Amino acid sequence: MKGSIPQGTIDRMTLYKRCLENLLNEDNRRQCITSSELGKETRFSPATVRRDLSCLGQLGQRKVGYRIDELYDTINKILGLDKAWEVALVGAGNLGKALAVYQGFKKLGFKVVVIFDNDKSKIGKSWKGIKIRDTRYMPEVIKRKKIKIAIIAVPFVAAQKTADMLIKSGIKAILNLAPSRLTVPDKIKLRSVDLAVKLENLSYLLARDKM
Amino acid sequence: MKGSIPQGTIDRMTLYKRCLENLLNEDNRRQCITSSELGKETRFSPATVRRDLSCLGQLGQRKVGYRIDELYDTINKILGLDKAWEVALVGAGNLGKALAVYQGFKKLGFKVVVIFDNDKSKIGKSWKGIKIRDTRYMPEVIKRKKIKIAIIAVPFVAAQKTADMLIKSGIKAILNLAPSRLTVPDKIKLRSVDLAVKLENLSYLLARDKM
DNA sequence: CGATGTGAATAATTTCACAGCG
DNA sequence: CGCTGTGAAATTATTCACATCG
Repeated sequence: MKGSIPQGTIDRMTLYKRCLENLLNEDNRRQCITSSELGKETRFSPATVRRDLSCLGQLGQRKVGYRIDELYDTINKILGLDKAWEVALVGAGNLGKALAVYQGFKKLGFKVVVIFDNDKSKIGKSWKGIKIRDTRYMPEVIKRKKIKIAIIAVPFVAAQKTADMLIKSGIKAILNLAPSRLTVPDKIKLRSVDLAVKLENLSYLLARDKM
Repeated sequence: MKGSIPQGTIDRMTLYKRCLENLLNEDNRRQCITSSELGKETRFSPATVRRDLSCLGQLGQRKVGYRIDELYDTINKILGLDKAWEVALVGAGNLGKALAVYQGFKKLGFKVVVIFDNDKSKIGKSWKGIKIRDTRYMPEVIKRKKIKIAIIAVPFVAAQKTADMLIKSGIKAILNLAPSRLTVPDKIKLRSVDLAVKLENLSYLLARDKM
């Protein structure tokens, strides 16, 4: 057990958990899994798996491995998934719609409870029972519902302004999907997904190989 | 100039480029930019910027900085963006639609030229002039058009099968948006975006802070 | 002078390899 | 014995600090 958990370890926890979940749902359920088996499944080295899991305390049984149910519960707890999170989504464009109607997040414990947009033609409508509201009500709704997590799915030019407004409204964590590096106070948790970076990574690798 | 360029540097190149592009489009265009200025703009340290840019060769002018146009061109070339890439998109769900109609990729030089799906009700339609075709024609179309890059936007359960088929069809690089760790041959370039990982990162950070 | 480019120091992460234990 | 847990080594990335040069 270390002081603080490395970023990479946290990322992998999600993948371990996903794998364990599958095992728990299998009919002829096994009790335990070894670091090698979990590693083979997730494509990480057994050493990495053990080092990662050691951050959770001493869960492993020598000669046997890790109890699947116990490991699953512990990871869930570490990841803050022992309770459900209400999420605000900003941006009711095509990407926003894809995220709003996607059922996968709810299963993980993230429930989009409100969508904000400025587009008058969308305000008032609902997607999968989630109301699209005027952005002007953001502070009120987020404060009232005590929402901590928001997803930004607005166009590039509106991203920083949206982040500022979310933070003023009391949001503590932001997942940014706009291709824009946001400036936020240190205490705000921020994770970004920049598809352009990923695509240009691929073109770099392809171009490099040609040489 | 180093042997091979670190992953982080490549990621940042996209962000430097984006910033330079803005500068080039400004009315009263400046000639040069220093590592500190570029760092302030992109929120990286001047040292990181210089170390990154040194991978491109010796482009800087002491006392002056880097010529914006030259730097921009050089980064573009390194990232393989001196030519346009045709992209195949697999999955015509909500996420697929969001990506297909998004105009940002085209500006970067990535043009979605075909969409594949199995859904009979979608096949034959077009989004923004891009035809949705039956997945069964994937090998033929990808080979004929010599497409090298594909984006996977299919449900979890179909992701690996889709990747296998893409690779058999001759695809060299994959951007995977499904929450599934794909197994691909070493020579295939793979980048993944796993939104669940990002969201669970945020819940981890929020839960940890509470403690 | 004032900026780059880089060797060296530092920090972070991954991997190795093996002691220790049920 | 066969696995975990972990020091130590190796690797990778970042930051510092300064010699260098236009």
